[in-house]
Amino acid sequence: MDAERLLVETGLSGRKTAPRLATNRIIRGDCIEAMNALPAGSVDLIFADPPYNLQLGGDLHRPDGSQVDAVDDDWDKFSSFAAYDRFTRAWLKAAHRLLKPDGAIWTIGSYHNIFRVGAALQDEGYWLLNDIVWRKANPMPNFKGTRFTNAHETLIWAAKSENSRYCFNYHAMKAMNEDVQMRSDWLIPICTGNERLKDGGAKAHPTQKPEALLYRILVACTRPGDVVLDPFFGTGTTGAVAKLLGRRWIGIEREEKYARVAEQRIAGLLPLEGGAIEISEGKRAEPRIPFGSLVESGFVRPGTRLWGPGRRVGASVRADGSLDMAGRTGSIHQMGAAAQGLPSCNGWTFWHIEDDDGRLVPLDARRQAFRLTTAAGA
Amino acid sequence: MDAERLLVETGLSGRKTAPRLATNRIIRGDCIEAMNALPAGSVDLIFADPPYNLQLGGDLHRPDGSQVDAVDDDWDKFSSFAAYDRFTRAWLKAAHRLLKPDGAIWTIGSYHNIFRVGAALQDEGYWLLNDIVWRKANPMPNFKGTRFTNAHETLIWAAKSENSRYCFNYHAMKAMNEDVQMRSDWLIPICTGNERLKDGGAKAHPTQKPEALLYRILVACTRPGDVVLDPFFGTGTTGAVAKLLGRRWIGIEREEKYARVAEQRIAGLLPLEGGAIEISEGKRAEPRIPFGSLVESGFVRPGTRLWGPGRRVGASVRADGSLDMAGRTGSIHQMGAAAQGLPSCNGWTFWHIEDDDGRLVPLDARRQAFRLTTAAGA
DNA sequence: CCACACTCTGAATCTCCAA
DNA sequence: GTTGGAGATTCAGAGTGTG
Repeated sequence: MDAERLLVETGLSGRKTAPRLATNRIIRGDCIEAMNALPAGSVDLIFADPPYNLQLGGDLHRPDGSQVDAVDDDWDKFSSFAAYDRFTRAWLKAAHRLLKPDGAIWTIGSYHNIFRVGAALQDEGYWLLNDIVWRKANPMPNFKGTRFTNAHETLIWAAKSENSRYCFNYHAMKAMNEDVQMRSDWLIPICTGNERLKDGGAKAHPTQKPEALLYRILVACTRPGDVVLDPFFGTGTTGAVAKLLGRRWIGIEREEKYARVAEQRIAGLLPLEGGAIEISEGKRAEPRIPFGSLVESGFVRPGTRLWGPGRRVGASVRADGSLDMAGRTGSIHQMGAAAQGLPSCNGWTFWHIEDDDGRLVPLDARRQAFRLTTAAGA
Repeated sequence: MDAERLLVETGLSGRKTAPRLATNRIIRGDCIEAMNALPAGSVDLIFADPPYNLQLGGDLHRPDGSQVDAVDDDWDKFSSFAAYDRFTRAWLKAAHRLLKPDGAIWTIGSYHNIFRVGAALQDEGYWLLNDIVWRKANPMPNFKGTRFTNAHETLIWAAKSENSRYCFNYHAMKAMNEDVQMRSDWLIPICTGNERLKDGGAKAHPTQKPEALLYRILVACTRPGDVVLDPFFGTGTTGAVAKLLGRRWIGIEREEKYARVAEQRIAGLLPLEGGAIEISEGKRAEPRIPFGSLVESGFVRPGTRLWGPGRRVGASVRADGSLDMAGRTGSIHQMGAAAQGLPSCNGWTFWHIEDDDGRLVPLDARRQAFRLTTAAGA
């Protein structure tokens, strides 16, 4: 096994730093303490489903880990929101430290908490990429008829920083959506039926998320072998889908009963086999090939005539791979742009070449043929 | 007409105080100063479309080389999140003072600003009721393939306080949505075509909102005669729809060029007549493409006369998409059934509408046209 | 007059690598 | 850090023109 292969299989490919990290496990305990105990810059993607602060009670924790008591009439709104903000900023800061430079985070929430989470993300230095609307195909109605049916939840996708070269599998998303760009509104049913985990007859967790939601997120924003962390693991939907898709995962969960259910759930799963997790790649994933390589390899001979659409413009290939268009010279891209009066141009698709039957074929076809022959040799 | 009915139609129902207030006018100037000069507790509903603080980078070109006309106006530039927050909290505070005790506010924004606006609303004492997703039927694509198509904007609906008995015309919303509860995700086309105001050939305002959006909001959350204030009036969509629906309005606008366009626009409008703006008291029917969508989008105007086969029965379209047939009201299906003495009826095929030449065309043809423009409606 | 082709545009945080 | 060149990238709707 060569070094390149080893790097890929250990998930170190394409990442600047990758400290040793035990993955595919659940860490019991407070998520802020647990994250601070993990090595900085070690995680590719974080998915977080934090408490929604529905009535400012329940499972809300202060930054020091102590539990906030249930709704208390003595608390005014400001101090309650302030407590939620402190908690939010603390876990977002710990998450930020954990991410690799090109890492990213997804969070989910409702109108009760998502505005505070979104503002905190911006304040902590994350760079927002999209807000995504999960449109519930089967939401719970508003029984009293006092408001609109609350039929969606909001997700926020953010990179670690403005300069992060985050992972986005654009072509995979497009393929999943009938070959049109995936939009920011996703129609997905809520988690019901067999997918809904039971614990002694009752539902195991009150807010279990559908696997379809995590599936789309992980296909869109991770590569095989990436490390995915979920600091509010619950019953482990993130881990289940990560395992299915051949991603490594770490879950943090404070409640033993949830952790136990999650462990059983994930242990019983089998990952998709081999090629099943492959996704559509675009041209960006292909190795770059200078036009000059085709010339020096004889795929395109110097002096060959190239034509724009409808033969309205023509140019001649020179020995160094540049073009001569009526006396002006430059790259295939520069001359394509000049021919159209545009600021830029993809010369591979603009220029055409005559095949043996005199038909015009895009230059890009020659590049593809060149790739196939060189790949076979390598 | 009984007292209750009179109160509803004059907009005095359920309102504690109603100071004298000059309405149906545009105030030129800074919205915070202008709001502070108006009497406290005098406004029923505020609709606010504040600057989004987009933070755009360089030029953006479409794949065909054309340049996107960016929102680069000075009014959208802020030096920092902190500066934007100060601005936001200042106008929200002034708006809060203006509202009647049972008043409410709607704001709109994108992921660039909406989280800060939402958090500020909570901090200023407003009580969030819903977040609403405006799903754009025809959004601008992501030309570089770097993110999900940004296909929606977010609105927040909030009452002045937790104790406000805010106005929500539940049955009108249900009637507008084929007698199922209106959800929190709304599919509405962006503002284009004849509706898009021009000023010397160019678009008059870079971010003009569709009337269908304001139509739904005002039908849902106001009564005839209510005072609606828009502190970022722009080209006056709020005022135009308010006038159409028989609501009083106040617009505040800093830029003279926008105010002038808005003034002309609203002056040229006629309000809907009498019964057309009455909203449904509620009843029953069945789902699919909501007839109300055709009404709010302008495919069928309120007040339009519908005819049964051979013109043996007639009915008038009301503002919420229900019909008035000789005093009896209900959905297109209910009224079709009633007209024939049958238990049920497909209103789409029973009712006909006059085309420009006076010929009767089935309502279903309009639905088909609507489907084509909104891409399936679902 | 109809069918079809072509053009224009919209609140957008819109590339990546080597030198 | 910056700069410059290679080269990848779009959907729906409305308006206009042509045969």
